[in-house]
Amino acid sequence: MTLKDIAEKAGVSMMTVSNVINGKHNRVSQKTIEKVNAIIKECGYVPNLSARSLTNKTSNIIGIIISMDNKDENLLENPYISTMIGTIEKELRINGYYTMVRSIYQNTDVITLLKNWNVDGIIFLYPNFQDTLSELLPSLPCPVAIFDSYLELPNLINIRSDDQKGLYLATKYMINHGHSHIAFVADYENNFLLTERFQGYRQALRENDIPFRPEYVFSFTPSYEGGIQAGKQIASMQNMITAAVTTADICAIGIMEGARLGGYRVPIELSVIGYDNLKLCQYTVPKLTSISQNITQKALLATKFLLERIRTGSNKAPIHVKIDVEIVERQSVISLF
Amino acid sequence: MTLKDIAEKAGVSMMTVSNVINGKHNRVSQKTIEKVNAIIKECGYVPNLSARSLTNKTSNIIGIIISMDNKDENLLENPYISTMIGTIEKELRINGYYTMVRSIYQNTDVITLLKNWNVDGIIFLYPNFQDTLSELLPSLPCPVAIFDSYLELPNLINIRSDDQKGLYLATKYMINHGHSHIAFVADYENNFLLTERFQGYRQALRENDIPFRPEYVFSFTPSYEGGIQAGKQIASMQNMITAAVTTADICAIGIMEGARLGGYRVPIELSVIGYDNLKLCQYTVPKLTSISQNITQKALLATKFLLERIRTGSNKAPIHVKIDVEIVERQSVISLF
DNA sequence: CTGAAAGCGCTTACAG
DNA sequence: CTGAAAGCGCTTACAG
Repeated sequence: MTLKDIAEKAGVSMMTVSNVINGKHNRVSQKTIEKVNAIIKECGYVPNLSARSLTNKTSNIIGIIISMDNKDENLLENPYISTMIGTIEKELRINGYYTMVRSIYQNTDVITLLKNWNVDGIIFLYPNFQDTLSELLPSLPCPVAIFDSYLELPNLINIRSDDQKGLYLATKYMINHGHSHIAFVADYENNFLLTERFQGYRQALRENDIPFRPEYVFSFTPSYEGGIQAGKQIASMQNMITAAVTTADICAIGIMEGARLGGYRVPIELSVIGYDNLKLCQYTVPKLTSISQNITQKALLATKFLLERIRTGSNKAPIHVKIDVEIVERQSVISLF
Repeated sequence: MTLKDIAEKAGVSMMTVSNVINGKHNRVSQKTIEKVNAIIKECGYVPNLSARSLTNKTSNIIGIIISMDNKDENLLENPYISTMIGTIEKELRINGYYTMVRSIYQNTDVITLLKNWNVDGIIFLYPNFQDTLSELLPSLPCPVAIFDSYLELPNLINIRSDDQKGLYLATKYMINHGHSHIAFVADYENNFLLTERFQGYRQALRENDIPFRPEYVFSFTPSYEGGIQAGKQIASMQNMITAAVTTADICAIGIMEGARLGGYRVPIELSVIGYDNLKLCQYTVPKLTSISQNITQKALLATKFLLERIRTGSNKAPIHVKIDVEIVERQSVISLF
């Protein structure tokens, strides 16, 4: 069933059918519109979007790009990533776009995908290749959105949350509950995002006249395993440290586990705050207090800005949005007062 | 940069370039192949897949369909779903296919997607519409894979795991640890999948001469909230029940929480086994013993069978694969001996 | 081994 | 308000 078939049935030209479908109603009489629509409905006609894409040089396909480090990784197991994708897909669909998900190993793969399908826009998730992205970007002919990047590039939609404030809030919360020996867990060096969060930790200490102690920084990857190591090490320090902040919920959970393995009771002897406020937080014992970065809003904003750019064709100024964060209180912090 | 451009640069016809690209090497001389490939590489030429799709009436696009109950749901927050998608995307990419993710509210939306893009195959995730799927299926012109379905339809690739065995193993494990008052938590009625699992529970009881007690069945949705309700109710029964099995990890976690809220210590007073063996299981206290259904293998098999069907064009006999399950021991079950 | 022609299903100017 | 023509970038027979 094609345009041509519909046109023949309706006794009009293909053009007229096309105009009806594309809502160019000023070019067709009301009577014809109704007749054509009836036939379309009757036949269950659906336009072939490959053909449309071929003429329009646009596809209504948005590529969600997941960059990977190693070939065996499944990044969709990461709840942060998958929640994003779910939200983006929904928003795209509502706006008449299609979602192509693609994992890549090198930046140039993106160009291939773009050319292959005339992709209208790209959303990068988990951009491991941020350093090389600055070279790639000028050659991309479509709008691009990215998250949590500190790249200052033209033509880039960048949605991140207030990372410094996030750890500031966490650390401040500990201080307000009487803690002054507060560990920071994350290997923040050489990572803009984590460094920003580290600065929030420093800021809270500074504002409250608590000296910064380098030995309270535990430079492990903010993963479950990294958290366990940090937790064990903290426990081995004989009650010096009473609280720990970190940059990922999963790491906070690891810290609690590591501290327990080291003989601590949690949260009695060690208070912990996570980051991301994943659903996970409510399933742990104690339930994890965490910094919420409103992942849904992040995904939504990126999508909206991207579609706006596609529609208007304006593609120049960088868009940088910083989303507010907040602390979600649960049970993993104890007051020392 | 199109086929035509490449052809002109190489001084051959478009056809020849096409043959080189599509590996029809018996139709082109080695010398021409090399020349054309060099130019393709030099120009960074990538074929336009919309055009190819238009002529071939095939797209190399596979649709991953996520059906939803209500409009505000984000099914990708479900780790079972998102892990599947990640695995499928990877396998498709390796085989030269593209992944289009699409959530739908009614089965007929699938047909639209199919026609829109000449989708080569469909994978249904979380098929809420199983009942209406039997009507839909005959009208789908491409191979279809689905999970956990009990539909016996021709033309359907159905991957599920041994659900009965899953709950049989869980219940047996409880029995082997000295439990005989074992609760089953899930509203299994009118749900083939859950009923199958319920049968496994019954089977284990029967084989061990433990009487089945209807009052040990807690007919709540196997969600976190449902689990909490079941846990509370179990705790209110004054130590009658010493163990609980269920059909989802998240529900098991809820049961532990509910039992605690009801004054129980877990696992001392109540042993619990989950289902799915999500990563989550290792983050709870106690770490959750669970039935593993090898989600990755499920996703992989569905993809492989689907691609095989697409390639061979054979599209008749239903494929039913039942994947084995196993129990993964952690700390949520205590021995009464 | 190579090529000219026709066609996939649509849309965009351009004419009337 | 309506339509005939050309073209998007590719592939499939068909000829040579």
